[in-house]
Amino acid sequence: MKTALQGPVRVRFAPSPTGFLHVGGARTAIYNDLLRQNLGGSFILRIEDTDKARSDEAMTRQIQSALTWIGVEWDEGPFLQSERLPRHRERAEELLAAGKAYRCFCTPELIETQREEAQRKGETFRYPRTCAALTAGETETRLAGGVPYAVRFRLPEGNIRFHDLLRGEMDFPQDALDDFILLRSDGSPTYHMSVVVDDIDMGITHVIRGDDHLSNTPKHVPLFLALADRVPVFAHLPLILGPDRKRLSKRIGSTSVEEFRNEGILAQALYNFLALLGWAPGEDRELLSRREMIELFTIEGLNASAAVFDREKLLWMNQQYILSLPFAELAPQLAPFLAELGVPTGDPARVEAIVDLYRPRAKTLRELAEAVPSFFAESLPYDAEACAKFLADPALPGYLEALAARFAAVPSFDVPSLDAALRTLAEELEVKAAALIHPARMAVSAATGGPPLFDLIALVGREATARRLGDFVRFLRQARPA
RNA sequence: GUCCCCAUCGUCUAGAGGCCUAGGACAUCGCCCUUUCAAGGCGACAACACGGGUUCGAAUCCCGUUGGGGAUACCA
Repeated sequence: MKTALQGPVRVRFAPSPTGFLHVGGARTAIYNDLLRQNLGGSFILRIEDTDKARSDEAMTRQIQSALTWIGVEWDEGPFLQSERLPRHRERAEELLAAGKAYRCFCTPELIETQREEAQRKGETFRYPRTCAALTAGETETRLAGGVPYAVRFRLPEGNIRFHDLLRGEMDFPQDALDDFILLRSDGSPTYHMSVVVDDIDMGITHVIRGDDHLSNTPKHVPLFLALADRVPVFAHLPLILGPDRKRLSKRIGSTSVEEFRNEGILAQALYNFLALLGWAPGEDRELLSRREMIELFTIEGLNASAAVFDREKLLWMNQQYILSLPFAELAPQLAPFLAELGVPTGDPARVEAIVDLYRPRAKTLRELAEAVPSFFAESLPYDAEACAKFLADPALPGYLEALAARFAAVPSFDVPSLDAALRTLAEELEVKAAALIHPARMAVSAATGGPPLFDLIALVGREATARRLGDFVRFLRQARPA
């Protein structure tokens, strides 16, 4: 039953521009991308902007830039659904002419009353097909009288069956559906009409979309049949859930691609993470490039159950990418964060060295960037509370002055020399190296943790190290309670 | 309410009737490495929702229950 899919395919991603690109949508786009790249064919981007009130042109651009950023490529489009409305109407007229659709003169108010009535009785409301029974003459009279009408699809008899690549054979009882509306009374097509016409005209072979459309598919299937005599292959992806097992919502944190980007998540990491949320490439592999994922991707490998979005794992994966990406690939995505913090651009080699030092210590690009500015700062803010231990030691200022002198005397300001200088002094003073290392770290970086001290000092530089040790000694002498 | 979908560690998952004493990863907790913080290495904890079948044998197949999700618009 599960035959391997053959290419070329024509797939589409069809977001509505009512907000930023959601991670759920991004994942749908990713699976379409993976399938298209794996089998060959075309990825069509279609913006479903027919709800003019909620659609926004800026969002359309946003979505495109988010897709480009994350690494999803489309071959055709973006097509704006709003520009195709006349075509949708035209196809509806054809159905009308063929008797596969009919005019419905019932007012929305009447329908609403009937719906409420049905609800009160605990029944499922289905349009009672009042107008389906209208004679040609009755229809003409109303038309002549200018009575507004909607166009309804005449649902064919029989259960609706279709195959879903993830769920298998689907069978919906006919009475779960009713004669749904194709054209509203203002002549505008409904979503169902638009999607089906567009999918037909664009030659879509595989419809890969969110699970929330599974219940819409029984409407689309007979429409496809009425309009084109041909139905695409469907694959309905499970939804992404929040930690509360509810639909991923804003309360939990970031939900849009844009937000993750601003937090400092790498595009590669987000693509990788989202692709693995519901798909396993096999052999317990988790860190894969887009190339590798394309190679290994199969629709059969997709999971049918909903997945909870695990922020911690995303952060871990992001760190793995930060750790392993060549600097040349990291730099462009890191640059905006550095710029935001006012890091000078004059010495890229030094920035690279600093970044390399902090890679294993940052989960996001933002954290990574935040480590950089202090290397360029004139002076550092020392916190008395964090330095309580150092303040309590009356001998320390003297030691640090001695250390500064040793560092100043080092011929070459590099890690081995600095290391030797400090350890020699510690021996002479008969203290543990750690007794000098910790305060020196505080002096030079205003932090209790961080990269190995000598790497740190070498990058801070001879001049700034001397200055900071001096500053810190002064701070200790001033802040110490008398 | 009705229709539909889903169900393995806390989370993402491997698992296509015997390979399962249920594997990997994140998280958590130990230990190692270490000047600190990370990273890394090693280890521990931890799951087949429940009940019936089918079968010599079931995490895997069937039915039911429960739980979760989705759909029920002249929204998309």
